[in-house]
Amino acid sequence: MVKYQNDPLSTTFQALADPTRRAILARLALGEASVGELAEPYAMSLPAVSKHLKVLEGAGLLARERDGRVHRCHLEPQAMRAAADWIAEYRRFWEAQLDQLARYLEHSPTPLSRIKENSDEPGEPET
Amino acid sequence: MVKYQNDPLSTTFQALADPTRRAILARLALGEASVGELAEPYAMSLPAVSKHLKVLEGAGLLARERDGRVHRCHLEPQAMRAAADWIAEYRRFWEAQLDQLARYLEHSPTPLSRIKENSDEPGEPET
DNA sequence: TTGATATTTAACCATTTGGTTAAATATAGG
DNA sequence: CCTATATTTAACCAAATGGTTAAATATCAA
Repeated sequence: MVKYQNDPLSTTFQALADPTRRAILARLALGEASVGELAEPYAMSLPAVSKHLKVLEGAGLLARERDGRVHRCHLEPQAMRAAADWIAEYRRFWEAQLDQLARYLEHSPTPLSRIKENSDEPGEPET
Repeated sequence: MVKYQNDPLSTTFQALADPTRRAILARLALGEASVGELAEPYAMSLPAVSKHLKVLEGAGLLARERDGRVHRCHLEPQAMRAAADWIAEYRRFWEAQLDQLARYLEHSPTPLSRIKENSDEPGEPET
């Protein structure tokens, strides 16, 4: 009865909304790796990592080639591009906004306090 | 006992992983709007939209100024930039990959069939 | 004060998510 | 064939998600 999301872009963003999965992608940007190798850095169980991989695969961000009993995983670039493209549509808008912010900060007599309390968690990049 | 995600980047991607919320952001890129105006295009109830707005606000993608009883919502660019920055780290990698794909397609005698069946849902942009 | 309008809060529900452990499957190598 | 290794599947669980309806809150305006 409830409506759930399964469109490709939602699936991609959903896949990116987990730090473990983002870390796995970061690892794979360095080169392909087996499931065991990908799981090694994490405290969680192998089935948990296996699930993460399936989510990434379902989002089209990762693909694998089976080589005997080892699955070699590698990045699949196209889905990431779709996400990047979506965000890029807003680029001009938010760059203009950030320019305004920068100008405000430069000319304002009381620079930081008002901005700080008005902007919820700026949020800096991560792994 | 279980580990849940609350880091800013995960929160942002999570917020983007819903078509209604992306449509709301798209609407706000055209200019600020009240909650009622934002809710109008959707079949869902007002509380449902209100929840979506709170998610976007919690992700730092949206802010509002209360003007009497009407809340005027507008985009907040910084969180989106953090997400864009994260994806951009992979840009060089997947652009190289896509170049390879393009070259493959150009030189291959059987161009589309193998690619099609190997890449889960390419996924084109959306609202 | 009374009533309409704008929006949120509360309580509820079903599905999804991210994890677990235990068991199954497949392959590699004596 | 037997056993170790690589990985997935199954069954389960608690919390989060996306929706609902009904009630609360706040403001405007007569």
